[in-house]
Amino acid sequence: MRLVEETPWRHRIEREGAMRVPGVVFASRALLPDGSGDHALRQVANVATLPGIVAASYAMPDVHEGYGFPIGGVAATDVGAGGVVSPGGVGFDISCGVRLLFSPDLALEELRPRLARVMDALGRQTPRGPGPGGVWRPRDRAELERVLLGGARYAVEQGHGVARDLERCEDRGAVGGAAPAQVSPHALERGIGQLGSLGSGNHFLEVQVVERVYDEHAARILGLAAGRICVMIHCGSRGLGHQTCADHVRVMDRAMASCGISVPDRMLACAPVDSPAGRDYLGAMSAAANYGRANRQLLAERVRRVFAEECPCGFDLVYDVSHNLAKLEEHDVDGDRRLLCVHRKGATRALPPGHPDLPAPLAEVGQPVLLPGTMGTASYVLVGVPGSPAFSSAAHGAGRVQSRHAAARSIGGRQLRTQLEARGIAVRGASWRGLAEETPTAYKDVDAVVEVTERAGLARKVARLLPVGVVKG
DNA sequence: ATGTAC
Repeated sequence: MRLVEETPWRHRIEREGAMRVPGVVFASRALLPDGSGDHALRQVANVATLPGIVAASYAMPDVHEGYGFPIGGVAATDVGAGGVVSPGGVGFDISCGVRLLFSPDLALEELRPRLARVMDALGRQTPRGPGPGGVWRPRDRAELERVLLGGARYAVEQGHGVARDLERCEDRGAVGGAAPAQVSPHALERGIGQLGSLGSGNHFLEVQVVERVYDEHAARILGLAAGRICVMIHCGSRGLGHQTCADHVRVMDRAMASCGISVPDRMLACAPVDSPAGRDYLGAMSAAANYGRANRQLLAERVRRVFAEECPCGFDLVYDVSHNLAKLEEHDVDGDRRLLCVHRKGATRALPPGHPDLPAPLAEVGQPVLLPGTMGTASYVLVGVPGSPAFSSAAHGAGRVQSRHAAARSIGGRQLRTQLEARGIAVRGASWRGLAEETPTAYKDVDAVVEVTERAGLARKVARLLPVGVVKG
């Protein structure tokens, strides 16, 4: 594999073998995965072999190894030219994403004296960890299917939120084309008892303070101001999304040969978008995505209730965005308008200012990009920029550099909590082991990731947020 | 990511 440094923020993997397009990695040398133990760059090259892929197989600055596709990968296929959709290009946690709430009323100094009580209440009232439990259980199978069709919109219709929330949700709260019938009974069983829960792994709910604003005008439009409190929620579609991915990977793995498709890695199982298996997956994926959207809406409502009880103040939704999804979008390809299936796995959509899919208030500044760091480091709010490469996409987080196993070997959960609390960050975990696996040292430097994101022209900074308290999944 | 396993 030949890697060429095009600029200090962009590397190219030369086309070779079965690759249909080159690989393009938006990373500085320091942020490139180190080939030993991390096969992310090999995965970028593997993705470049997919039928119908256009332009390049892209990787964001936070790229690291994933299942088949790298996490931090973006790949678009031409639907009209036999382009494929691959569940591995979305990931197991379908529509995993980030939601940011902002309180215009609450400054850090007002929260500080009540922080321990607020964190205790958030800890008690946020279902998390593996297994069942959620803030709201659908009455029956039929109501779960309404969640799969309506996403955050259905949650709001049921009284869990306000209409304005939906203006600040990607897709206004629900992805179109959801086909609950393509979600297996097994996936539905797993999902019915987990709606409104964080899950585990890198999922969290964090109380943050706006430490710095880079663009006052954009911050004002997004509804952010320095010194005030935010709550960031990172979670996905739990067992329902996971089961949906597994079900459709299996179907596609079996169907590939009969479609005449061969891929260098079984985990890249795929089918043409315009085929029964492709359509079935996209319908199931959209349904699971709406479960994820409803999940974040319900958790946000729980946050509002906890604050109303413990530290009265209101929270407005800044934005809710997925970073694990495939979308059918129109883009210019070699001067032609084409319908593409854009896979973003651990990558955030980052629409530029003026894009027709943005609600009016946001059209002026571009789509918010929510980029969480780690428990002990900053998170960022960015916005999309004109002329962005990679089909208007940006990084989604800091990006792992250490395996969960290695992270847990490096520090104990109790010790990590003590360290964070000494720095004024309240911690409410789910398990000591899970906490240790998420130690900030297991991740890339989020400030460097954001710097490269901006230099590479993927998005630009609006605000930097610092952690005050974290509820870990 | 995940009732960390078909």
